[in-house]
Amino acid sequence: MEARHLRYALALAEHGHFGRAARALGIAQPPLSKQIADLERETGARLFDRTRQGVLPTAAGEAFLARARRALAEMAAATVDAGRAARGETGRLRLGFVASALLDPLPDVLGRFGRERPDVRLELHEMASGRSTAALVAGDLDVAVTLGPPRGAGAEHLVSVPIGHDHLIAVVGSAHPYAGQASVSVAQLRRQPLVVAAGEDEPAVAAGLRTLFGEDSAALDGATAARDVHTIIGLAACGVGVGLGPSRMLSVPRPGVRFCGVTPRTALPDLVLSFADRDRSPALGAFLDTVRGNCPDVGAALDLRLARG
Amino acid sequence: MEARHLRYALALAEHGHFGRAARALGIAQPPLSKQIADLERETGARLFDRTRQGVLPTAAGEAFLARARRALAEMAAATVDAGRAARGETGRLRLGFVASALLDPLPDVLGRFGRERPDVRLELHEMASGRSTAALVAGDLDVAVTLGPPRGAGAEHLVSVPIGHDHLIAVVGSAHPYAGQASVSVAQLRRQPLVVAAGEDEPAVAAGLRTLFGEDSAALDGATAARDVHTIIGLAACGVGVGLGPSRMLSVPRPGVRFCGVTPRTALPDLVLSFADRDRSPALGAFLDTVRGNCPDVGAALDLRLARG
DNA sequence: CCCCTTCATACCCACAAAGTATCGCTACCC
DNA sequence: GGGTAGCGATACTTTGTGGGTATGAAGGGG
Repeated sequence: MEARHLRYALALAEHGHFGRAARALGIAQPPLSKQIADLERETGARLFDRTRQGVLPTAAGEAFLARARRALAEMAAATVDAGRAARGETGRLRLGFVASALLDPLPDVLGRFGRERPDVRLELHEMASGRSTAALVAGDLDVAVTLGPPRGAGAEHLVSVPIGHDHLIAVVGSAHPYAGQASVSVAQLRRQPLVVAAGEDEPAVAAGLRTLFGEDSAALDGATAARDVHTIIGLAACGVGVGLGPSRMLSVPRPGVRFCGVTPRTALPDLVLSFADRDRSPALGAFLDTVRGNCPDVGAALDLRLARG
Repeated sequence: MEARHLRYALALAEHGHFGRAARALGIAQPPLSKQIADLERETGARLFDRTRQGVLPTAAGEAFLARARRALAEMAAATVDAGRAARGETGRLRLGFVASALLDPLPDVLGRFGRERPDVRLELHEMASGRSTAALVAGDLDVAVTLGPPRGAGAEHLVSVPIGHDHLIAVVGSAHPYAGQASVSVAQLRRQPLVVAAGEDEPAVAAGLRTLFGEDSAALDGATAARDVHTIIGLAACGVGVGLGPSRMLSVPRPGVRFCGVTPRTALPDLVLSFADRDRSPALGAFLDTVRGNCPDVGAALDLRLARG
């Protein structure tokens, strides 16, 4: 049985007349008669009663037509759905990101994307940079925001573009002696208990800290390790110590803490957006479009990377 | 787009390989490639990624395949449903009947039919014989049980067969003087208030009563008119009068009343089953089969009538 | 009673689906 | 690194069938 048979049967039922149904279908009457006859032979049931007053579906015909309508509706929807999926209007986007990205670029981008593509299901997974990279390579994520460019096995097949610069700043409780200082020096930091990001989770940040303190990491050995920036800020607010973290902490207005610069100024790894260029899903394409629209400079860098690859 | 395209796309997705999918479909590989290419051109979206590791559906392909599966399932169900409807296993049967038929032949037949054809929706309409006949002719009923053969416009196109004989009996309250008599005479009836079926609703019964009482219908003029047998029995039980009705009243064991014969014995019109022979629905055919199985003599008469027509 | 309407049948043609042969590409493997 | 095997795409041929035209059969209406 072919879709043609369904279309013909529906037209015949609608017009109640072989001749008129055939004209509506753009074919002659005899082919329509033959197709309907073939259909009735295949189903093994008479589907239409040919009376003088017109052609009426039998009970079997009514049952058949109800299914036929649904079948054709599904077929039409198949094309529509495929188109929407291909344009990235539906589908899902699995995004892995480091917690600090949630402070600055992600709220804008995700808000915009949610408005532009309301039917794309966003799956957000906060995770350390290394896990994001591995998940991208394994195909468990579509796109990731990491600290520093992706490293490790398979990372060479990923496309990545920086989406934010960063440097180290300090955060202290309002009552802390350093509160109110524009910046604190390394010497000052050495005299205080520190709160920093856990080294094994974010080696790139750990590297920045080592750059700041030099090879003498005694100050870092005694530091309290926190899993993410929110914890660092929270611990600093409690007076546990001087928190050290990325400058994008500044975008979290939080009572009870003060931020100060750190001298010398110490660059941290860029926030980097990356994805697997092979089997790029339409939803990912739409997401990249949104990123382009949100920050034109990132878009330009992206185009450059894609053109090179 | 034809069903073939859906079948091919599903086979390709299942096997992940043009050659193997084509073999499973019983065609060569190039035609499959062409049909898939045609489908992708028609939907305007790439549906499959051809990689070395195999052929995998894209996001658009997944969306398409989900719809395709449902469409093909509907098409398969269309054939199945049509067959079931044609065999009278599904559908509906609209039955009109006089109330007295509910006493004797209908409970058996309907019970059996409900067990044999659980998926046929029974629509039962208690109505007077004349209305049943008109509804049959108008196509608003599939089958009817009436008192006497159908009369009136269009009745000649109906097929009918008697399914039960009947004669007049009397019903009185347990305390009534006649209670306990095996039968009552016309003379006895003339001395009592009577309860009879309303004449205009069932003219055939009224004719039987006139036969019993002769042309002197004075006794009937004063009688209480009831719409159905249940009302006659109920009124007799209350002592309103002597009820006169069909002998099938005997099959309703009811406390508080006694039944007696009437002399002379007066035949009532037969219970008659009738239906329109033209556009006989499969459900009606199944119903007639049930009737045949339930009462072989009625079945034989039915076959005779249908063979003649 | 003839004619008109309507669907079915007979026959033909043309197109497209399927078959055959071959090419291009990639990955793999000696 | 070149030969080779596997896979999908392309080119061309064949064939089945969907559709067109002509006509027949049957029933109803003027």
